[in-house]
Amino acid sequence: KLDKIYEEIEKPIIHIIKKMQDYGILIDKKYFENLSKGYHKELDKLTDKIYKIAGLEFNINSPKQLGEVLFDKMGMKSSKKKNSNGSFSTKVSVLEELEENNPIIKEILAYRELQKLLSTYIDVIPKMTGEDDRLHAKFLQNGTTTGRFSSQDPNLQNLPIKTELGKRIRNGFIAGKGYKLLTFDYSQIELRVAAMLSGDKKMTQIFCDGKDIHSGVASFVFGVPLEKIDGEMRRKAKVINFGIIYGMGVSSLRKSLGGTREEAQKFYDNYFNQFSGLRDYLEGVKVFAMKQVYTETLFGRRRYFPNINSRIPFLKNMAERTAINAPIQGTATADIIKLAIRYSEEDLKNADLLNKAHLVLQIHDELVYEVEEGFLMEIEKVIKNAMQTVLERSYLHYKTNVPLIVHSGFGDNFGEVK
DNA sequence: TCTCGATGCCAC
DNA sequence: AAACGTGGCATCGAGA
Ligand SMILES: Nc1nc2c(ncn2[C@H]2C[C@H](O)[C@@H](COP(=O)(O)OP(=O)(O)OP(=O)(O)O)O2)c(=O)[nH]1
Ligand SMILES: [Mn+2]
Ligand SMILES: [Mn+2]
Repeated sequence: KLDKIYEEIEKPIIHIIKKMQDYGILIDKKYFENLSKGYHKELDKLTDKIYKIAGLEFNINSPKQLGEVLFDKMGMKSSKKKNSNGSFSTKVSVLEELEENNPIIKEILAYRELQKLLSTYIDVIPKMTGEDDRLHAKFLQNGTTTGRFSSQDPNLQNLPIKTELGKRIRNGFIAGKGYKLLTFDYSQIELRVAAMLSGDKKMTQIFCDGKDIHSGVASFVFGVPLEKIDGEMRRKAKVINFGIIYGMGVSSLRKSLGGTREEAQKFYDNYFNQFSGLRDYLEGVKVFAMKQVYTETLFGRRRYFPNINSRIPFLKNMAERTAINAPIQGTATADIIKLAIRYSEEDLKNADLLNKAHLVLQIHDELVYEVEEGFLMEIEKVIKNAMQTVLERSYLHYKTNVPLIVHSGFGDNFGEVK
């Protein structure tokens, strides 16, 4: 089995990944320079404001100093301290509770966002391009315990998208003249895999009907009709869906839901009552893991859990959560996407399109190509088809009622793909 | 200049 | 507070 995974899934894409890195992705350096100027100016203004309100200058980047200023000098009270070193937590979720308390909080949150964007992306990425203005980041085929890729130097799998200020960074990733960026992302991929592996009747039916669980949960949680679900609401629903499946506690769920503890408990119970097949499957995976000390993906990719029978509750519980996550995450964003990379390449080659489509990014369940404009539609069709048919084409000839759906988009830059 | 753990936050 | 999972990376502060 492991031999098959190597021969059929990993080995055939080694050269494709190498090609992707060598080809790189085109960067609009001028755009980044301008963005940097504007954001730095705003950051300086925020710095002054914060010093003024605090009545003293300090290093805002130091959580230790910030905590002392807010909670000692300014006398704000936070619910919790950190246990070990006794200093205050200053993370966003804590600060947000104090937002109405003092105007400094709003400025600190804005400062944090800009500082993050500038120091991690805007002031780093243009410096790392080659003479061709292309960025040749690394994609590690065995970068994770579940079989996912990782990316580094820089990491191109975590480019901002949630906030407007962050999303603008994606506009600096562009297609060359006469080319477009063409993107493909699997719809609700790990939910679909969860439905397949568990055989849950209701969840399978939802996907057969072409429905969207992320949006459905968002609609329920925010009490608005499906048509009025925006990206932010859907993203929050994602956290809830995957959180529940992978062992989130009720306290944490309550934070995501925004209601009372009782409501959260009810939501949780109701969720697994609706998807009882999923619940039973997850319990079964735990039992399997305790006996075998490993779990495996649809294709037999294994991960071992030495702590699964530990008497230390924290370690055992953590092992259980990782044990139920690995088969689903591994099937979706390792087995499936890697086969998709392989078959897409094969089909492009057979259609004589390989010199007109270049893989430039892999983002877990998403592939981004730079393609010659004139062949856009043709290429889109080939790749989407390859991605959606990987399971039946694979050596497993896997048949399932759960369809794999891919959403595609294209544009002149990564921020404006539609 | 480097390492390290802690803190914090970006994405999927 | 915490105990959805998988990652990478900037910064601080202590220590070489
Ligand atoms: N455990 C966990 N997994 C996540 C989370 N966010 C994303 N993932 C995993 C599961 C997703 O299916 C997979 C791909 O992420 P996407 O952003 O593409 O979401 P998804 O495919 O579910 O929905 P989509 O229809 O593409 O918007 O990555 C998360 O917050 N927790
Ligand atoms: Mn997706
Ligand atoms: Mn995705």
